Amino acid sequence: MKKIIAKYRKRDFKLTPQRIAILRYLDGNTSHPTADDIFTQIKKAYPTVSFATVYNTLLALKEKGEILEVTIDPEKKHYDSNVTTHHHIICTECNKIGDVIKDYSDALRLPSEILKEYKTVGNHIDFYGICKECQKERRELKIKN
Amino acid sequence: MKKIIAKYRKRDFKLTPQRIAILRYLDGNTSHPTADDIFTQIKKAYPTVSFATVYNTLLALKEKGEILEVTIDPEKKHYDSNVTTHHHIICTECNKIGDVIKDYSDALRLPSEILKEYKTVGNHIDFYGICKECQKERRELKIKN
DNA sequence: TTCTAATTTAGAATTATTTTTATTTGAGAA
DNA sequence: TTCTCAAATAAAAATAATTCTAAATTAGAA
Ligand SMILES: [Mn+2]
Ligand SMILES: [Mn+2]
Ligand SMILES: [Zn+2]
Ligand SMILES: [Zn+2]
Repeated sequence: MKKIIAKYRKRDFKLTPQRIAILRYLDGNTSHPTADDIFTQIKKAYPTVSFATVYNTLLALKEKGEILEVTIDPEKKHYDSNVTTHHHIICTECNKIGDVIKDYSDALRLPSEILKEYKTVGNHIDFYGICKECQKERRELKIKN
Repeated sequence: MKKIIAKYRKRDFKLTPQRIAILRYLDGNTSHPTADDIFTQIKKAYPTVSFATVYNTLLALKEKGEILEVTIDPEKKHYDSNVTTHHHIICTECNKIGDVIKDYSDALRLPSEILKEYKTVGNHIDFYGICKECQKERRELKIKN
């Protein structure tokens, strides 16, 4: 934690208590929280915190490349403090997002028609699945019916 | 076009003039329009059409598996009448979405930890790139500066 | 300690999408 | 062809995520 704070103290990014709380919450967090999740959490320690602060901080961190915005849930943005290359799997029942830590880059060669039209800058795979918990719920439902 | 109409006439999906216009607009359309794009277009022929009709129709078609919702632009949903397996490339400058018609399924094996946790149901690759037009704009900008 | 630009807050505004409600209509039955 | 009514439409309100605004506060440089 000390590390995080030291890290940002430079880089023209004022370390306010609200920001430190957000950084602490995100550090090592693999739950892919939404802005609302973060807001709800930070509010416990800083009851007057506003959504604007959460969004401003997320934007600043995104611009610094410290977090990623995950576009996999059509309803809202999720944030990820793991900025190393990885992919995601979303449960089609509960929308939980899991990490898929595997490098597929060799496999993801684009067809030549696309290479002619686009300068490529990256890729990301969305996997879809049903998580353990939701599989269990489904089984229980079946039994009841 | 006649085909489309014949196709839906059955399947408890009332063919209204608005719906026919939407179907016509979507048929073979590879531009990945948003609900607003569709609304704007349909409005030309049916000036009183409402957003509710567009969204209702898109929802009905999605439920029938006739169109796909594309989650690649974090700002809004896009719709795709091509329901065969394919992937997308989005221009990071203008957000235009292009099709990547190639089967990567053999390459997209999930790590065993994930297979233990999820019953997988599908996948989709988002490629990111800069399209020809935006590359050109960038070059022109550089010259001016 | 002082100063100031950056940040915070509360609330309003905006944007995308969904829902509600009253009215109209497509298409099957008579 | 006419009747019937569940389904669909239009207009407007509601909701949810995100952004903006303006005034107050504050981190950190000097
Ligand atoms: Mn992740
Ligand atoms: Mn497509
Ligand atoms: Zn689940
Ligand atoms: Zn472009």
